[in-house]
Amino acid sequence: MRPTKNAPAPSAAEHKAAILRDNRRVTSYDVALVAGVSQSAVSRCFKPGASVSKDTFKRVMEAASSLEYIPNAAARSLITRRSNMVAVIISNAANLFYPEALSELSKQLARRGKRVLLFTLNRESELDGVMNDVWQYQVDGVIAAATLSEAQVAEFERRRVPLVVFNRNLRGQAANTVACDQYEAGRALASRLAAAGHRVFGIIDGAQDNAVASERRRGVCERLAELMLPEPLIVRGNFDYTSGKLGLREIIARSNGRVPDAVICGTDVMAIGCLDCARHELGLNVPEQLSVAGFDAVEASEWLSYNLTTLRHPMQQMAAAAADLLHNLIDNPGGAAEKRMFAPHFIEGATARLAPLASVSLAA
Amino acid sequence: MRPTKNAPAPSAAEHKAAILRDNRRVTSYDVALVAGVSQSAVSRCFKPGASVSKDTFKRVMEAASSLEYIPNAAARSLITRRSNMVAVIISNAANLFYPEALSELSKQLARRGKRVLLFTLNRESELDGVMNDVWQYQVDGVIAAATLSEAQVAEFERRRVPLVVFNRNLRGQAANTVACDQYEAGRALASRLAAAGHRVFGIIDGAQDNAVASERRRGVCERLAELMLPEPLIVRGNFDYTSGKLGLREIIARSNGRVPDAVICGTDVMAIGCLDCARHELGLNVPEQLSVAGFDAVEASEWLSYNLTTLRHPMQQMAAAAADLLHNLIDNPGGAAEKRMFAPHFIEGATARLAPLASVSLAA
DNA sequence: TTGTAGGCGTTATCAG
DNA sequence: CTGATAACGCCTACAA
Repeated sequence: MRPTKNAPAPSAAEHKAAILRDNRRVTSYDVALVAGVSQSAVSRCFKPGASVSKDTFKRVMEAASSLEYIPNAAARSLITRRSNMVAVIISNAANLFYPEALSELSKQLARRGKRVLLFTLNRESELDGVMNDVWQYQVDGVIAAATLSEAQVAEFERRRVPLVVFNRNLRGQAANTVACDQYEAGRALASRLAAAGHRVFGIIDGAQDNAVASERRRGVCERLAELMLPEPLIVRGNFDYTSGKLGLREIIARSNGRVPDAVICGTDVMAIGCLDCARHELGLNVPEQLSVAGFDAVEASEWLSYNLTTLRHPMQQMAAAAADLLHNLIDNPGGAAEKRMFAPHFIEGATARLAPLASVSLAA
Repeated sequence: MRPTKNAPAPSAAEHKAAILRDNRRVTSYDVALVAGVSQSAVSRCFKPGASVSKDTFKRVMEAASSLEYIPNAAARSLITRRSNMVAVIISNAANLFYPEALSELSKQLARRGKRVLLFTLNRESELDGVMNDVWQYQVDGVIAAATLSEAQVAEFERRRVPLVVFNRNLRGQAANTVACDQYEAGRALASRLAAAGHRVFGIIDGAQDNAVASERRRGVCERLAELMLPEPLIVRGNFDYTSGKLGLREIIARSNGRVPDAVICGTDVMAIGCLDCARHELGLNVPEQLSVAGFDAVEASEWLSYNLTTLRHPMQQMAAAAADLLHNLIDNPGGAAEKRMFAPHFIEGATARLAPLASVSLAA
């Protein structure tokens, strides 16, 4: 089906009819035929900054638009080794809690000419299976909001696929990273609450295998230990509202009915559940009788009904940083791993008592 | 770089080293060379249901795994005309409000062997530009959560790219559709509230060009008109919490300080903003002094602090239906357009008075 | 069952 | 600036 040298250039319309009849796709050869130039000339016209004469360019573009020709990215990527696709690996849970992460990543990457190929995980343990899929698609790079093993990171290196680990700090691993220091966030929150005189703490932890929540818990616990405060009672949650509600009930039940001074929840959504349970089910005054705090500063945490004490996780900045970092890695592979860490920002809110009790300050 | 016929089969290890040195990718030729078979034999081993002998299969798989060979999807798609990618076009706003849509679409499509290539819109008017990108990637189909013009739908047909319009009912257009009847939802809500004796309505509408919100508004308004109730006061919102708060203030201000009987908000998030404003800023009792209702039944609408009167939008079922419909269209193109419409489900909640006032019922 | 050979649609190289 | 020609990595008749 290559254009015959000696045949006259057909009109765009009749050539298009022929293509339709043969059930073919419109290719650069078709455009070349109609425009009366070589196929390579067509190719050059679609490459920014290539050297083509004004006249050729015009004829090619006319032919292309009348045939509705669009270059085939699969064919292009075969030879350029650039697919202009970036894989984003994220758990469904994370996407539900931080939809702005994916939105922002997509927006930032699109700005850099890359599209997001989405790989969602039901559990992080599915990561291995998903990685095998990722390789097939010849993505230019990967942003993974998941906890990778050393072996997994090593495979990225072997395959020379640029990787940015997002929202996870892989301890001791030399992987490019954009994250927020969750451990410090935990410590900061514990410090503030302890300074206000809270002594008996409960923690509603995240799901079992989640690294973000466990870093936060670790930060809280280590800081409390440093301050010689009693060990907090930890119950497991699974990030959702209901587990926040149930978590508070469990903490109280396991404390023989005593309400702790403060409950720290692994995420805002659980904190909101905890708060609603305290106020609406148990009739507790927050923060007078119980302080409740979370992490993330999701939108709902600012709503008037909650006004939650929490730590902001600068998701949008992080997404922008990840897109930027990955983009650099793609253009400029190799080099030492870069870690861009963001500091969490404390939001006072109104669900935790942050000043020492009057009786305590009188002692000064 | 094709394997030389007469050369002895190299060991996997040394061949791999050679590949690494040349900075090439591992191809099926490499596997063939190590396994001592032809390239086509390798190809067949990776095609389910092809005819290969047990022995060949084993040798190929061994060679493949020791070389860490993975087929190149771009090359495959070039010849099979299947990329196993599906484009999902969704506005950032929609993704932020209904993250479960994208999560569920991704999950359902993955189950069918397709991956989501994500195209996010900042405004629906960007659709045209994005479509041009979509064509390049040779996706097998498109799920578009956007309002398409007739010309745009026509282009899908011309290019023979299967299209499912998601969460939009394109009136009078023969496009495959999965949606929830927003107009009916509006009517249903208006009916319930009117039956309970509400007479003075305010509406906080969605953003200007949004079809979902305007269908809802149309449903409400037409039903109120049928019931001979006064025309509602409509103010514009932009879907977020703040615009719900401001919307209520604007309604009251434009009513010379009078609070309406009920405010219907285009989405739950705005309804929550409206509710918080009513309770916490204006000190109104809801639903005694004011009824507030929304649409969607997002997660937060169920939280104890809100317990919103709303209409459930079965997002997950819709996503599953869209994935299913698109998958069928890909395997089986052509045919009449199919519309799968879902009925909204009324959620009573506690923010709207749904029974007639006692004094009114006495009149009977 | 296996190998040969041609093609998918593009970009890159290199003479003219 | 332009046009041949050779890749890119794989699939698929077709012949053996």
